[in-house]
Amino acid sequence: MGGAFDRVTVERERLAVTAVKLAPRLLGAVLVSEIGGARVAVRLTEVEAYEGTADPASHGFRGPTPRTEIMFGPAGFLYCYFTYGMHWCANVVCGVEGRSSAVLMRAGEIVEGADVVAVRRPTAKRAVDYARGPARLASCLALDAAANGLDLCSADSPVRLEYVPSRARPGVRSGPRVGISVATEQPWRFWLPDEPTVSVFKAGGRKRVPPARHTEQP
DNA sequence: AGGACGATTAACT
DNA sequence: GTTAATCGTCCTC
Repeated sequence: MGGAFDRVTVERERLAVTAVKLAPRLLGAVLVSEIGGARVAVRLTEVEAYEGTADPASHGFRGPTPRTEIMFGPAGFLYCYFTYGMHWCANVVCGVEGRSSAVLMRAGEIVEGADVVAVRRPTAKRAVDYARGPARLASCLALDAAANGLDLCSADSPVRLEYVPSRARPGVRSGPRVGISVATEQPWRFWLPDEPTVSVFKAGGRKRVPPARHTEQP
């Protein structure tokens, strides 16, 4: 049907805005995963904007690489990356092609498939901790290398983004991003107030190491 | 070719 | 509060 194509186009257009614009709009939206033979859905409560080539904290800042290639394409695709030798995190690619803007999904509430999530995240003590943190959220939805580049707008896709509004709801909070060591002055972390799934802010992130670059003088 | 460093988490004291 | 785990990526030599 032509209608299905039109709907995908509309959804993708909706995501083709800057990360700072899209990030607060994604709060309350639902990400559905049917990876691994199970259906799990998370309602997003915390996200961060990364403005690609304009943002020193973005993986896309220094231009495309094999890892970040998907970020430089059109909006509405999933960017998954591996970090700290053990975790996966997931982003919604947004903005215009070539700029590599993306929104990191940091936390959410599991609204479907909690039984499956309990198996995927056996160390969680409470349900609010299931998707509290970006690597935990990715783990809940089984997002890893195989999910990188999947289309979030197509009804046929195993991972879909649903209920994204045109405007951010009132009351959205913002503050510095977590875990970065550059561009820390930008308040590009967004979250919903009074949500127990939102992670506590760890000030400053990783400690700044003194300049390791050292040239010996004769 | 070598090494520093993570958009983190869990398990410690 | 601190720190180990653990490896792909990217920068430097």
